[in-house]
Amino acid sequence: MQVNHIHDFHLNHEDAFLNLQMELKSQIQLTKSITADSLKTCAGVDLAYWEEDGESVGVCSIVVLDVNGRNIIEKVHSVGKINVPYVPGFLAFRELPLIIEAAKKLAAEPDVFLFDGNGYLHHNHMGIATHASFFLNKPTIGIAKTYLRIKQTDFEMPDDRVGAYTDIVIDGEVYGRALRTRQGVKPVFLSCGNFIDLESSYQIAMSLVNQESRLPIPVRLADLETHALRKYYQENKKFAE
DNA sequence: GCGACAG
DNA sequence: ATCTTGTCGC
Repeated sequence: MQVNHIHDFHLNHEDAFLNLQMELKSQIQLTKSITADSLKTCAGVDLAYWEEDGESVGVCSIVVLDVNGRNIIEKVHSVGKINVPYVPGFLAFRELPLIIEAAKKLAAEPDVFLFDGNGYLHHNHMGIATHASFFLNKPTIGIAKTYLRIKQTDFEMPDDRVGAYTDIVIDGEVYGRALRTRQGVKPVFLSCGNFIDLESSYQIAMSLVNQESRLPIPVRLADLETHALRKYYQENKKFAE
């Protein structure tokens, strides 16, 4: 059932999706337009899923945080049916519709968006963080919890010290970093989304980690929020379409 | 047939 | 991502 669905997806959309990725890839700008110092507000983006009446439903949460005060400035979310299956390398096509819908509701204009997933660390340098930047028109950063192996290149485990990292170099190019955000905890995989450079992404990500998670606070809060929202919608059994 | 596989 | 109990540690 699910397998056939994914097969149909491949037949009908993968070529078109690849073409779009290559088109956008040529517009990536890893320039230093923002640094940890100039950062005022940042947003975390994440999604959660569940089944309702035999269909996949998802909820996207965007949490905007005041970096200095560590306070939540704004929270928005979107809910809707999910039609695109998850296919490694094409996560953005599955999650972007709800992300864009939620972003439209934002009153604040975050200086940077942090994503649960890769950015430049991707087969075509077009992970969800990078892809989303073209719709948000803001700097983005990718933070993945597990490693996406590209061209059979494994990552080198960083030292077990907070802030320690190893660059992920593929064919002589730095795609991202295996980053130890907390001691004694598995590393996360950091990469530029767009409109930002890796060093700034690193500084910003590290400045947003506390004792509660290996993930930067904005992403962690968005993650918690999606779970709370899912619980709410499942209990009330209906969401606005 | 087997392994890979962001979320 | 999601399905799930207990369990180790700050």
